[in-house]
Amino acid sequence: MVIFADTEPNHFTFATILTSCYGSLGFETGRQIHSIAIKRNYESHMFVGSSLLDMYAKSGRICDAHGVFHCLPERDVVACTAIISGYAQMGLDEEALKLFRQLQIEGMNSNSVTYASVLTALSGLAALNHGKQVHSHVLRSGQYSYVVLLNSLIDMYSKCGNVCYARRIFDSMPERTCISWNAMLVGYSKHGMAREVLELFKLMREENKVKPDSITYLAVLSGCSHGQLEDMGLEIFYNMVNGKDGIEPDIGHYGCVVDLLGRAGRVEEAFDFIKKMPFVPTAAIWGSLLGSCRVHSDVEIGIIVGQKLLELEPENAGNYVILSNLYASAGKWEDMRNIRDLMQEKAVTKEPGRSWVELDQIVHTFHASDHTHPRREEVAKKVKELSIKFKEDGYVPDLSCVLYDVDEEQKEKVLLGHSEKLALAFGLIATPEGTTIRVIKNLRICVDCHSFAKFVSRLYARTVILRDKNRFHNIVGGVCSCGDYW
DNA sequence: ATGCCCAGCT
Repeated sequence: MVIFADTEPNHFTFATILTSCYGSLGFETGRQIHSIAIKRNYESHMFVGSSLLDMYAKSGRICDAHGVFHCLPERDVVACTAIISGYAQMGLDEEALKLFRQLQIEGMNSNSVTYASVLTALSGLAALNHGKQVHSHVLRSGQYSYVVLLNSLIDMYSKCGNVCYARRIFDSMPERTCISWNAMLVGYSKHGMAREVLELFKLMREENKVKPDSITYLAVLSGCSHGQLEDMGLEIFYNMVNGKDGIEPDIGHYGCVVDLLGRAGRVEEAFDFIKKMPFVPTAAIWGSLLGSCRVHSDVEIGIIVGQKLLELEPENAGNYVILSNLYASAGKWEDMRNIRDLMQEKAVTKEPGRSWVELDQIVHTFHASDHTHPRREEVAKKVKELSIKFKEDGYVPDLSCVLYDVDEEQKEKVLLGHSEKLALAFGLIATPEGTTIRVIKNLRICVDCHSFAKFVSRLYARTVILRDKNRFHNIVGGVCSCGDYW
């Protein structure tokens, strides 16, 4: 700001300074510069406009960004890209895609940065068909060998469930950055392909062109965790601790190890590990351990951890539910009732579950007990029909997945309304026999829906690819790639 | 002036 006192800034000065507002100077400074720009009539200059837009987008002020966007006298690639990437970076993937398509119709030119931004949004949506379309645009644009774009494509294909295609792109690259390796490793990790993770990591070190970074290690450790190779994961982690790899583990890597041990049923070891680690454990780390206590029915540690979590994040309803179930399984009914009362008092409702299916470039979204989809009645009828059919074949609804204090019959009704069952049923109705059904869910899938999906795959001979918040479930003939371990 | 990868909990 001092610079402005004695020099006459031009629009380049504004643009340059605005760029550092997100990083070091902060949003308030950015807003002040905006008002100075208005006074000097620089606001409508393309460079200043795009920088302002980006500053607002990166500060999470998407409305302000929109305001600037609409005041621009013309919309060039940079301004369009800045606002699309603003949406994508805030996780507003649907909005980013919508805007991209609209601007395309209006004749926007796209460059490699635009494609990279929209591919990020498509990864989030798991919108494979849109992704393929952008891929073909990229091929026609003449930028198909640009490493940043190829990295985005690897990420998009693997997060859209097509990890083989991601690998094909990876293999075809003339040169790779650390991000290329990381994107591929994360892809394998999310698909539970631990062996491939380790093989690729080995290749990376043998090739020795690119040094692994801290994210590489996160990907490898989480890959071991998802793929049940906990001893390999531990070995890699202790090599980091001993300084063999030149990357010092941060709290994230410690969190991965807690998860690794906990999932493998080594709950007590995980508990000790937390107590000894050189970081103050976060709620997320305790939450991960609590999840393991639930899966492996470790009531004793679970109750200790659950109590800690209630202090750390009293607003999180999930913790109350797990803790009350743990008390119930220990026969401590009064404690259980106390927890339920406390939950009524303090917890806020959790993010609503949502699942979607992409069909002919249209994203069909379902909410729990959906009342909005045009074919909701047909879909609800199908779910009911499926549950009857599956029960004859051994499906037993897992009522412990229901959080409310209601009777059993109602619990089952709630279960059948879960968004992923609706999406699965819709997939069955709306796609030809034998085709793969791809469902994406915004939260983690529950045990009951997981089992339901396995029945769909077996009794209807469908491959079901289900992506939840954390990973992929590739279900063929009633068997899931996660090994029922997630 | 705009861009790629990020564990676990929610």
